[in-house]
Amino acid sequence: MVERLDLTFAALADPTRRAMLASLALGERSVGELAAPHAMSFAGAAKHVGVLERAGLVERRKAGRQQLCRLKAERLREADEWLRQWERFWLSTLDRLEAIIVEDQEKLK
Amino acid sequence: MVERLDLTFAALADPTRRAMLASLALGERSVGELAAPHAMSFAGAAKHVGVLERAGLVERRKAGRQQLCRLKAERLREADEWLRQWERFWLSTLDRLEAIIVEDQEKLK
DNA sequence: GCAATATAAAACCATATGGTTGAACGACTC
DNA sequence: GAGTCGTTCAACCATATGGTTTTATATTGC
Repeated sequence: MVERLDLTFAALADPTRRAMLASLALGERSVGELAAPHAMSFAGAAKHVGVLERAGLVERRKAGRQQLCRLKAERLREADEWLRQWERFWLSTLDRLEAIIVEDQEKLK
Repeated sequence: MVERLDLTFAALADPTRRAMLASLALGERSVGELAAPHAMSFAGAAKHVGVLERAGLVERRKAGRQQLCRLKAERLREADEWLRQWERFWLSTLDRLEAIIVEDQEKLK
């Protein structure tokens, strides 16, 4: 699971790959469709698809001469679960912030 | 914000750094305290602290000859918000799984 | 069978990353 | 003032990453 988180977070640390995931959120996409919007060679974009696949975020199936990809959310859920460990920290920070704002408003009265 | 997510996810893609964050969840830690548990040189571990700081996940303050670090959760919250976009995907996957399980149980009756 | 399409695969390049060691520096202790 | 502690910084190394171009391989349509 540790290595899985490594791969997941590393895969998410690139805007091209996050955009590909956003596209896959709308439905299945071929490798070509995933690559098209990005200002780089097809081979370069296809490498990003490979990274997403090795991280377990995407599944491929052959469809004629195309390769259709679809989102696999399980690893995203794992990453989200890990991140939510810290929820209480940002909540408490917001609470403190709110306290300060309320205090300031009191002073204005 | 795009580059911020890059930095955040990249910082999280390493088990040493995630362990350091877990340690910081318990309270302030000096760089030395953060480094100690890890089987690497002090300088190597200090580099990881630097990565966390540049990603905005950690704040430092000087305290005598020590450098005390504390968790800054805001960027973690941003990353979590981004991940939650996909919540419906893993929820629907779990729903389907549950449907299958219920179906199997029906068959056993 | 031939040409075009969709993709994979290989070789290559520049830069980033994760690690090391060793030197330097400011802050305490004596 | 000397030594030690906590830390930074610089130089270095190996490997990974993000990109390129070129070549190869199925698959489809004519």
